[in-house]
Amino acid sequence: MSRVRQLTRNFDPKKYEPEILKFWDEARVYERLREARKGSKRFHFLDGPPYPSSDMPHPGTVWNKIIKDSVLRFKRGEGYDVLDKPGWDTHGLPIEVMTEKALGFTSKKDIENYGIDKFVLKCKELASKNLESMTKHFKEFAVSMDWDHPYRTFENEYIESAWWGVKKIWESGRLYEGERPVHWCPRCETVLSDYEVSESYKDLMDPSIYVKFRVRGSENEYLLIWTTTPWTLPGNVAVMVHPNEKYVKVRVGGDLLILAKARLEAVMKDAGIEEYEVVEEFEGRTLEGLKYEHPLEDLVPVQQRLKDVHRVVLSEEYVTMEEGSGCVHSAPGHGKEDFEVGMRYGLPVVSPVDERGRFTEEAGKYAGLQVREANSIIIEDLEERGALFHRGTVIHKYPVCWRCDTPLIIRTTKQWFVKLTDLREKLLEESGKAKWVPKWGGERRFRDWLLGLEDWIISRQRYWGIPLPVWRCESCGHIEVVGSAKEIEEKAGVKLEDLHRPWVDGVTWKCPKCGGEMRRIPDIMDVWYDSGVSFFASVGYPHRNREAFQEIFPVDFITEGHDQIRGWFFSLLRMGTLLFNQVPYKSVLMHGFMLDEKGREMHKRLGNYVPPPEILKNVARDTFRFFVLTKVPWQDLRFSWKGLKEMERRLSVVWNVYVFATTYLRDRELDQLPPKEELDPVNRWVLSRLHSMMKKVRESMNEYHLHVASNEVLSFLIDDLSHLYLRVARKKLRSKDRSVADQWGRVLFHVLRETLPYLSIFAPLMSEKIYLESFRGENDPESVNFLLLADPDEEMIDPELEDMMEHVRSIVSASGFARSNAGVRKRQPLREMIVVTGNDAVRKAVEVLKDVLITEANVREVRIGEAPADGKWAQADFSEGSVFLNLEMGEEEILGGLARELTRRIQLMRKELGLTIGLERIEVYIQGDEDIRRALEKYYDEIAWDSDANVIKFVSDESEVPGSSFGKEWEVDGRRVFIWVRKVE
RNA sequence: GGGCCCGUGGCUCAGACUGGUCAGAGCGCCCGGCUGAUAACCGGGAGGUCGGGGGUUCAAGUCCCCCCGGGCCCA
Repeated sequence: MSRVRQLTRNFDPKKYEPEILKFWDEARVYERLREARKGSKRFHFLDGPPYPSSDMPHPGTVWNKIIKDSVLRFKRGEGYDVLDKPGWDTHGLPIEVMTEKALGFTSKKDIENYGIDKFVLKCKELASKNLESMTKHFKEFAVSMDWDHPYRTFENEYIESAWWGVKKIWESGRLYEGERPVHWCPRCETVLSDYEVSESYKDLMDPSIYVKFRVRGSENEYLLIWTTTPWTLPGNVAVMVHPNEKYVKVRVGGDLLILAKARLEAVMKDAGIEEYEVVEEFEGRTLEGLKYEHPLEDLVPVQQRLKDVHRVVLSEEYVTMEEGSGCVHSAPGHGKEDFEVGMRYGLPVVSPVDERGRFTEEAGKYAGLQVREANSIIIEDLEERGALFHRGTVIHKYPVCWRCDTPLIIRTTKQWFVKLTDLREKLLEESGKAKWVPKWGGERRFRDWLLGLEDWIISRQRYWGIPLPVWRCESCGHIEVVGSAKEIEEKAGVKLEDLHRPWVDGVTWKCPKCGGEMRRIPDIMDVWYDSGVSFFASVGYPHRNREAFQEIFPVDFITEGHDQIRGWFFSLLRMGTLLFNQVPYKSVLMHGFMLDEKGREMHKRLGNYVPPPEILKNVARDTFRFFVLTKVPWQDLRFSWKGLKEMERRLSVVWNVYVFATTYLRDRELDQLPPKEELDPVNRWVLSRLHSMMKKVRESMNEYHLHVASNEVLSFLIDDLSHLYLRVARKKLRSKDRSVADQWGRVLFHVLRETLPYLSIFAPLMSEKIYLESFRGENDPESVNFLLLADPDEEMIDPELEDMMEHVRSIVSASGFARSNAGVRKRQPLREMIVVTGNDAVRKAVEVLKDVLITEANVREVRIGEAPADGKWAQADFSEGSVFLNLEMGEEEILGGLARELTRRIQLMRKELGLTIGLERIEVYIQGDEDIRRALEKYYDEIAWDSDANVIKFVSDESEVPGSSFGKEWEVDGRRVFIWVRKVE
C-alpha cells in the first residue's frame, strides 16, 4: 500500500542538498546501483579527461560534467548498466611548468640538476592533488560518476595500453623518425604541436627589412626580398616567386631590382623612394632557376656550401601579393611552407640553431647568439655589405609558447612522426559514421579541417609524460618498440615500479642484431596521444579486460566543447582509425563555451570567472543544473545570476506542486490507478500529458537534445500541473463524494510519482528529497536513483484531448479578459457563459471539458451558442471564436458571491488567529443584513466545509456571541458584516 | 585572412535542419484574482518590421548572397 507523507513546506535546498549528498555517499548509493544494474544491457560512456591544472574546475567544466551526468542518469533510468568512469589527463607541459615555477626553475638544466626522478614525482603529486580537489567540486553538483575508480593517464596500466598502441603503429610501418621544421620553444626546449601553437599569438615588434640578393654573374641586378625574421637568413636556400604574377625590373639609383609588379608601389612607398623606373616586365615563371649570391656568404660557413644551390623557385600557394615584395626568402629549415617547396625542388635543409634557440657553429660569426638577439647584428652586416635596401619595424601577431610566453622559433629537428597523410580519406569516411549532435559539428567543422591534415609529431623533449617506448641500438641502429612492462622484463630482466622517466631510461639490453647496447630514445609523447587512446586504455586493454572491451567498443557516447573538434574528438578518431581501423565512438555531442554575463570568455585572469563554490553559495545545485541543461547545449552559454535566480523560482514552484499534492494525498490509499474508462476527462488529459511528456523526454534524451527534454519536464510540472490541473484537482480532492476524491487522489499520486524519476535526470537532489520524505513506500528502493523511468504508453496518449485542453485554456483566458474589462472579479459566480465558434474541435472541447470551464471561469452554466442579441454581457475573443459572459445577477449569483466573500473573511481571521485548517476546529458567528443571512442559509454546507467550521451561527446581536470569540467588522459589497471566530477545544 | 556558430519584445532564451497557426516562454513592468501550496499560487495587458541590406518563392527569423556586431577554431 502506498501512502504519501507531507513534504516540508519550505523549499530549502541549502539545507537538504548537503544532506542528500551525504546520504548518497554514506549509503554508497551509486556503488550499489552499479551493482544492481550488472548484467543489464550496457551503455558505454567515455569521459573526456579534463586537465588538472588547478584545484578548482572552471564553471564551464562543471557544465560539461552536468551534461554528462544527465545522460548517465537517463540511461540508468532506462535500465542500462552504465560505464561511468571519469578520466584525468595528467601529463604534459602545463603541469611541468607549474612545478618548475614552484621550484624556481628556469630551464631544463635546472630540472636535470634537481633530478628528473624527484621532478617527475613532484609533477605527479601536483596532478594528483588537483584532480582530487576537482573531484570534490564535481561531486558537489551531484555528478554521478565512478569517482573512486577514475582512469588517470599517469598510471602504469594506462601507460602500458598506450605503449601497446605505439608498438602496433610501429608494426604497421607508420611510425618513423624524420626531420622537419617544427615550432620550438627555446625555453621549454621542446617541440610544440600545431595545436599547441594555435593557443597563443601575441603582438610583437620585429624588424621589417628589404634585402638585395645579387643575381649571380650580374653587376647590379638584384632580387629584392622582404623578411621580418632576419635571423632566418643564415638558413636561406632559395627565393620563391609566383609563377603567374607579373614581375618587374626597376631601376633605383644604380641598381636594378626584381620584384612583383603588384607590390612595386607599396614597397617603394615603404622604403620612401620616389624616383624609380620600370625597365622590364615579365611573368614570374620566367625567373625560375635564376641564380643569386647570398649576401652573408662570407660570414656564414654553411652558406658557402650552398653556392650552387641558391636560385629562384616557384610557388603558387605561398607567394602572396598582400605583403612583401613578391620575392620570398625561403629557408626550408625555418618554415613549413619553405620546407614543402624545398622538398619539391630537392633543396637542402639548413637549420643552424640549437635547442636553446642559439646559433650553432655552422652559423659562423653568429654562433652562440640567441637568434632574436642576432637580428640587429645581421641587419648591420647586411648594411655594411650594401645588401640592405630598407629597414623598418612591424608589429605583428607572432606565436609564443602557450605556457611560458617565450616567442617561438621554427627549427628543423629530428622527431618521431606517425604517418597520416594517406589516411585522410579513411578518417573522413570514419568521422562520417559517428552521429554528430548537432549535425554540422561533424559534417562541416570537422570535415573541412580534416582536409588539411598532416603527419603527426608524437615526440616531445620533456619529462612528465608517457615515455616513447622506442629502444635503439647504439651501434647498429636496430630499433625495437615495446608494448608492455612484461616485454621490458623479458628483454632486460628489469621489473619497473614506475614506467615514467627517468626509471625507464635506465633500462637497456643487448642488441639481438649486433650485441650492442639498446637504449631508449629519451623522448616522451605528445599528450594528445594520451587522451586519444583513452577509449581502450581507460579499461587497460589489451593487457586487461579484453572481453569487456569487445563489448564496449566503439563507445556509445562522448561529449565535449567545440574546441575539442580539433582536440579530443579528432585524437580519438585518429587513434581509433590507426589501431582499429574505425571511429571509436558512436555519438558525439558537441557543447558550447561558458561565457560571462557580458558574453565574453570566462577567465581567471580576466577577473570575470565565477568559481563553482560561489555558485553554490547563491543558488541550489539543482538550479544550476537546470539552468545549464535547459539551454541549447551546442551554443555558447551566457552565465547569468539573474537567470539562475529565475530558475530557482521556477524550481520552487515545482517544489510547491509536491507540497500542495502531499497535503491532500497524505494518509490516503493510493495504489491502483482507476480503469481508464472510469476517469474524468481532466484526469484522462493529465495522464495523456504525462505519457506525452515521458515520450518526448525519452526521444529527445536519446537524440541528446537535453534542452528539449529538460524544458519538457519543467513545463509539464509548471504549466500543466501547477497552472491547470492542480487548480481543478484541489476541489475534486476535497469532494464529499468519496469516489471522486479517491479517483483524483490516485491519479495525482500516480502522475507525481511517475514524474519523479524523470525529474531526477535534471534535478537529482530535489527529486531524491521528495522521494525520501514523501513518496517512498515501505517496499520501495531506498533511493530515487534506483527507480526506472516508466515507459510511455501510446494507449494513454490522446492528442485530441490535449488539443481540446488547449482550446479550453484559451477560452478561460478570454473569459478572464472579459471579466477584467467588465470589472467583475473572478470570485463572483456568473450565471452563464456562451462560447461562439465555428470550430467543431472547440465545440467538442467545450462539451467534454465543461467542468474545467465552469470552475476556471466561475460560471454556473456553459453552452455553445450564438452571440446574444440583448442583455448585459461581457465579451472577449479568442483565436477560434468569442466568449460571452452573462453579467445579470440573480439571487443565485448574488448570494453565491456573498458566500465566497464570507468564506474568505473567515479564512483571513482563522489565519490571523494562527488556527491551522485540518488541525483546529472553529465556531463562527455572523451578524449582517438579510442577504447575508440568506447566503449563509443557502450555502451553509459549503462555507462550513471550506472554512472547516463546526458550526456557523447567524446572530442578530453580539450578546449571542461567547465572550472568548475574536470579532471583526467587515465591509462586504457595501454591507456591514460582523464576524466572530472562536476556537473549539 | 579562412571555416563554423550566434545576433528574436527591457533582460535571459525557445522556434531555424523538414519555408506557410512560429512570432513564443520565463523574468521584469502594469492591472486584476485567489486566500486549505500562502515569505506561495493564478489570470489578463502592454511590448518585437526576429542585427542591417538585397535575392529566391504565391509565401521567409526559417533558404541564398553581402554587410555589421559577438564567440570559437584555424592561419
